[in-house]
Amino acid sequence: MAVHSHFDTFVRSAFGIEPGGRVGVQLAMLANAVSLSRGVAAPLDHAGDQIVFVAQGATKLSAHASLDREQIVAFHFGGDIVSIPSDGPHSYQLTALIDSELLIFPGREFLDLAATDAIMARSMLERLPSALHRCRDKAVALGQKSALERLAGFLAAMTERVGKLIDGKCTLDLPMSRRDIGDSLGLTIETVSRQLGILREAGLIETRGRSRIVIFDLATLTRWAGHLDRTEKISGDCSNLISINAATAVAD
Amino acid sequence: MAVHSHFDTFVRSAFGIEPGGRVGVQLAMLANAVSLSRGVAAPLDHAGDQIVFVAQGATKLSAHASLDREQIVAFHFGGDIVSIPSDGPHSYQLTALIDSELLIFPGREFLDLAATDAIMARSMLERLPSALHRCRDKAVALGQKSALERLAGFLAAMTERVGKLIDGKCTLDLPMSRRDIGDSLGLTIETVSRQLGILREAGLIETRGRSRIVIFDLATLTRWAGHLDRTEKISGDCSNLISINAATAVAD
DNA sequence: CGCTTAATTGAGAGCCTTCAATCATCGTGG
DNA sequence: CCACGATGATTGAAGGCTCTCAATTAAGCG
Repeated sequence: MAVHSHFDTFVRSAFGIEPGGRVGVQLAMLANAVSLSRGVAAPLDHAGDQIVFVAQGATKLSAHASLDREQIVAFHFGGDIVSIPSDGPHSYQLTALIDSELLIFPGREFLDLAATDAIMARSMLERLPSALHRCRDKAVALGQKSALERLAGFLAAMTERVGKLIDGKCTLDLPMSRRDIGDSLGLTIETVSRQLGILREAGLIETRGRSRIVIFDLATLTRWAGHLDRTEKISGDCSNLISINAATAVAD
Repeated sequence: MAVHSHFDTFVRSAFGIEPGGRVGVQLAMLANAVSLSRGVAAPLDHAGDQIVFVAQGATKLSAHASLDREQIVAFHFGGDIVSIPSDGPHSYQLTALIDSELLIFPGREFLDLAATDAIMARSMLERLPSALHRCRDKAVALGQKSALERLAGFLAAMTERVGKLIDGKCTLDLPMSRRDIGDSLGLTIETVSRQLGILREAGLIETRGRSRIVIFDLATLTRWAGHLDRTEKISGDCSNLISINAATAVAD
């Protein structure tokens, strides 16, 4: 059964817990396994917070300030855990960027259970601050940075998440559209396109088709992101990033 | 001793734990009690994440994108717990807005300990998602909203946090300067001042001196914040907000 | 009461958005 | 396999919102 296979990998990979144990069994009772096709929003119970495990695929968590204003708050990939607010001032939804497999949990029950198990609790207490800190870095970008800095930062971050070496070149196959990128950075698609053009003409990147981007100069890209100067730390290539990817299964 | 008095109120009020128990004793060993005067930044160990309990006072958590670009990521008041990132792309610091009392913990050890105690774990698993969701709402504001909407939203949020009834009027005594407000909303002080003027001329608020703001029409203010339409839920006065304040000791 | 600092107000500039048109990409059907 | 159509992306011109720079006013403290 597909439910159990994803569920088992979930409890094992995310928490290092055996599915057959007390916590594993109780978690299984809470889980709602869902397959989402590209572009489809997850069926969420907006009465309370939800916790979602992205077993496979890629998703975006977006908030709607009004019907025509969407802010993407985070992207997620396989192995990530997402905490979704019940609708407060904004309405949130989780949408699949590519076909994805999800496990949806009611937030309160999930956390009640997590608190009773030291391993699971520690894991969540690791992931949630990470998600928070990412969100803060995003807030800094949205509040203080120029369009070019935001896009450079976005590409640098994506390189760490989904960067691959193809033909010896650091390559991104982005699952999200220009609109998604714009909605994530608080920019219009036109501005995203223009800034990409600037990076392209500067020789930092190359775009191939709609979704592929080749990173030529990650060090400069990171410097252009407007971060505090720690450029000596950046390696400059992405040959070692694949190994990092596996380790950073961070919530949000 | 001041250390113990704050510490005791901390473990009791924040977690409902007895200071004398196992967890209480271990927490006490990790705690670093600090008194901060207005304007002073907390002494943080930037080698790792930190968890800070704001026992008393008011603080701002700010990130520096560059030397002259500061983004305030959150404000905190007595009873709040703050999670502070070790410096990644941005350098974070926690600064007292008024004289404040803090308990500073090393993040890893604090969370290690929290995971072993169900009550403490549950408390943190309640607070961290709340902080995350607040940060997301902030990201929506920074990414999608106009200056006027941001300021209206800020005032509405502050009303829930520090709103008091004075002479029968809903009143805010803001501990932060216009610069702080601007740094929090991604705006300049001039823009903050201008938008305040608009709200004033619209009859929604009144400013008295530098720090006092009287809220005349919270319902309209909330509507102007550009949130999705749920105005029927907003009470319109702030007579019941003081009781809410006590209940929402949320991290960040 | 005077001084220092913060806040307000005004004018001009810049960055991003909006509106519009063209081009490219990719899935589909012949 | 190629042509075609639809959608997404790019490029250009004009406008708007916020920022910058500058001057004035107000507030709070000694």
